[in-house]
Amino acid sequence: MTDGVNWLTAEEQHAWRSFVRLHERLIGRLAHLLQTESRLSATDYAVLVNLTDVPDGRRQYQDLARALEWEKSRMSHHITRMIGRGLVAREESPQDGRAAYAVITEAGREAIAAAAPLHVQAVRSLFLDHLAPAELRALAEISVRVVEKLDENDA
Amino acid sequence: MTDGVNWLTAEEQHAWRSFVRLHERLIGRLAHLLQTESRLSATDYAVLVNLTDVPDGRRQYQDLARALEWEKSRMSHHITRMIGRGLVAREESPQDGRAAYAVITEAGREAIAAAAPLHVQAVRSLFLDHLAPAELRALAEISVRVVEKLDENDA
DNA sequence: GCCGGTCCGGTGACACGTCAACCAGTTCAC
DNA sequence: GTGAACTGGTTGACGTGTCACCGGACCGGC
Repeated sequence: MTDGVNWLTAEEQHAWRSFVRLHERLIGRLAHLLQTESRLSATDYAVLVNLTDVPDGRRQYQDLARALEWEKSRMSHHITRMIGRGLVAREESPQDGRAAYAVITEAGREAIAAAAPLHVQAVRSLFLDHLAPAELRALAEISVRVVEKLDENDA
Repeated sequence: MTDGVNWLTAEEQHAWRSFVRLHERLIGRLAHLLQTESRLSATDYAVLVNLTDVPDGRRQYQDLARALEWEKSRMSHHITRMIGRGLVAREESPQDGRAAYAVITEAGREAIAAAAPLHVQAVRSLFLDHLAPAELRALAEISVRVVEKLDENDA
């Protein structure tokens, strides 16, 4: 465990750990806020956003899964739970016997309408407000670049 | 849903989403690598690192929990699972009848010795290698600053 | 038509984290 | 000392994500 490995320097380790910690804290806080204030999990929120983005509030499971980069199984489980909470409904396709659609319900629309301002406000006050515009741009650039590398890497 | 809320600009939204996506992907990849190559979850790894940091490989639950910023309940559950996998053992304290200690086992030492080089290499090739030194410093600085703000915020 | 491959989604088992409640040991005021 | 408050850890229920596997629907060549 001591030879031939290019261990992280103190600086690298510090940067890496801080970065990971930031994300954990931030996401944790946001999720907790959303949950307690709006009875929505972060994932519920993400699904509902994707449904309200489209005029009739209806999207195929697989389409949603691609947009959120989720596995189909995860989507199936999660939509099932959201149906239980009354946030969405399930519809089948007359064209393709395999396809399933998720449609946002009235309750779903109300939930996201209530949650969205809180969420945006939290993203601002917990994160964006503490970054200078140049930092934000740099961060976006870095994020995009690294994600691209990750994509190349598994292709 | 359209009035009085300071919605995110396209730039802000892009930065925020890219940032979140980066983390999800990165952490997901690392966890998956660790799991398939070393039979360790990312959390197992974190616990074992904290145990090998100390000379006799023994630390009190609560001590570990503070170091990792975990809830005590999470620590209890997770150590229980790690005991099942033979990575650590549980010991009680003669001094304090409430205290419990986790001690790394030989199998635990072997597991982390095998995993650590892979993990470090992955952090490099998936993340650090794509950042210029100045970017890394900037990222660390931002991370530390925002985490501090989060801390202030819940105090 | 039919048959193999692919696609869409569902299912069950499991690992994980959180929450709330709980219990036993310790501490401290009095 | 005794009782109340606190501390360290455990437990069970629940929501969640992953994995491996299944089953039905579609599509291509023949």
